[in-house]
Amino acid sequence: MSRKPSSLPSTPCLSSTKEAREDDARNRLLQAGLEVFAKCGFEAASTRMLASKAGVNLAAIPYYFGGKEGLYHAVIQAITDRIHRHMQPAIERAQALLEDEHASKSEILDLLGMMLPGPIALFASPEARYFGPLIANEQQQPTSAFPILYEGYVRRVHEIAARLVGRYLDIPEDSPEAIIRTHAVAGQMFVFLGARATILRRLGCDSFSEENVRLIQHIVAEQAKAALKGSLPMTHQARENQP
Amino acid sequence: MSRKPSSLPSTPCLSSTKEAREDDARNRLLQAGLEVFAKCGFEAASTRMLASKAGVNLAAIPYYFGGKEGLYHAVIQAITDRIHRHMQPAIERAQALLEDEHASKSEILDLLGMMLPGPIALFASPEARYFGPLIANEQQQPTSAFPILYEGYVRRVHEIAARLVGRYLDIPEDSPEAIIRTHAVAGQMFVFLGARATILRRLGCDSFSEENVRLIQHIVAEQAKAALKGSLPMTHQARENQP
DNA sequence: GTCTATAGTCGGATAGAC
DNA sequence: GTCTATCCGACTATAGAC
Repeated sequence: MSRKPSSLPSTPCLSSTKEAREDDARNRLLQAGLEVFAKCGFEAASTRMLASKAGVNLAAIPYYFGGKEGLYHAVIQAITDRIHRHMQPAIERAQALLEDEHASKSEILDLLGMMLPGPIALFASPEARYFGPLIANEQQQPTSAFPILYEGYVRRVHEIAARLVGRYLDIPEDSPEAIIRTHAVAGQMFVFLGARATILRRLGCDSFSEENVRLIQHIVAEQAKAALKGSLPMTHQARENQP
Repeated sequence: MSRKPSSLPSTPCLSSTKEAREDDARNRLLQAGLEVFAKCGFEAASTRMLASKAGVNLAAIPYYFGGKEGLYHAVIQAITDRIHRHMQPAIERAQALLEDEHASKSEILDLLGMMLPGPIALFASPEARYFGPLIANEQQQPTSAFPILYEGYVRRVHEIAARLVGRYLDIPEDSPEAIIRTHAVAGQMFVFLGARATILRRLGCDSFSEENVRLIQHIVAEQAKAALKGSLPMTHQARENQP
């Protein structure tokens, strides 16, 4: 009763790229780390838990990752890569639009609205069910792994979003106002990740149904656009389709 | 070098009510628990840290609270009481308005807008600088202490807010749509608590200045109202001042 | 009520066989 | 590369003096 991988049922391999396909100890530890660190947090996760969940020997953790912390960093790096890959198309679309001097306000607003359902779908997907706790923990008690997340995708995404907001509202993209407005808008999405326990209890369920996810995507996109549109100076709201 | 309370400088006593005024071991442990659990999380906080930060003996934790977990529960109970007290006036105002059959939509919207700056001020206050991590951790990895928070104020506040949103949008207050819309709106506030590390890095500072807090309060209230107003069916938006 | 001293457990990392 | 066995430090809780 020592060799079985016990319980690694559904979740697909995190790094599904070409080369890293083997079901070896290293990958099994990465997957187990994702689950265990998400469920317990870094401190409460013990190397014994990690090894037994992965179905590998305890000594494999220092061997492959230099220790528990090294495994944690590798897990954070893996989810950062995954999210970055998921966001890249939207980032490129936004960059293209921002280079267009003649983009209309309504085009900018629509693009901002379209940037929200993607992350919601990702974070609600089974593949990503462990991302939330890991990200939220790094927000509250940033560790040495926080820069991996921040430089990996957070900074890029927020800067692009703030540029769009700045363009839409005719304010400098790096002003506190643009940054705060962008954050507030993003908060309409983020709260479903960050206040997960409360919303699920309010909805009376244990996890988000597909129907709930669609509803959240629709409502967040709608309200996000409305929030910014309503923040336009009055004179702009009438002629919103001007560049 | 064993008796000094070492570092309990500024933060005022958590339970400033009449009777509990003594600077005794029990209160010092509560305050230290607030700080240490917030900074490290439950698991990483050791009884040695807690006792030395409080300037009391290690054995005082089992003595007064039955153990580390009991101290944690007491800390969560204390912040729940604090937040509940802070929210009570707004809750009562909302209840009064909801009992008024003739309240206009714009009155309801204004009240919703007014419910947001309060919590923002509280969570940004020095007194409450440790609330965020504790609350966020319970959202991500709810422990046996989560019901203390949820039943203590979260449920009440969210139900009231959802009733206001439902009234404003003419949808049932307990429908998924009302619950999700309410959550998304609240997210514009919550994100400043839950994604603290990111927003501070974007703003280029270590903590929120008073000016930032005022800006956040203004923007969140404005965007929250706009988000809901923009979600009204078109036909309503013209005659918004009708009941 | 507060202390010291210690019991008993579990943590992460390592040594060294295979 | 993978295993077993073990070290050693840190943890929480308790016993019992004062």
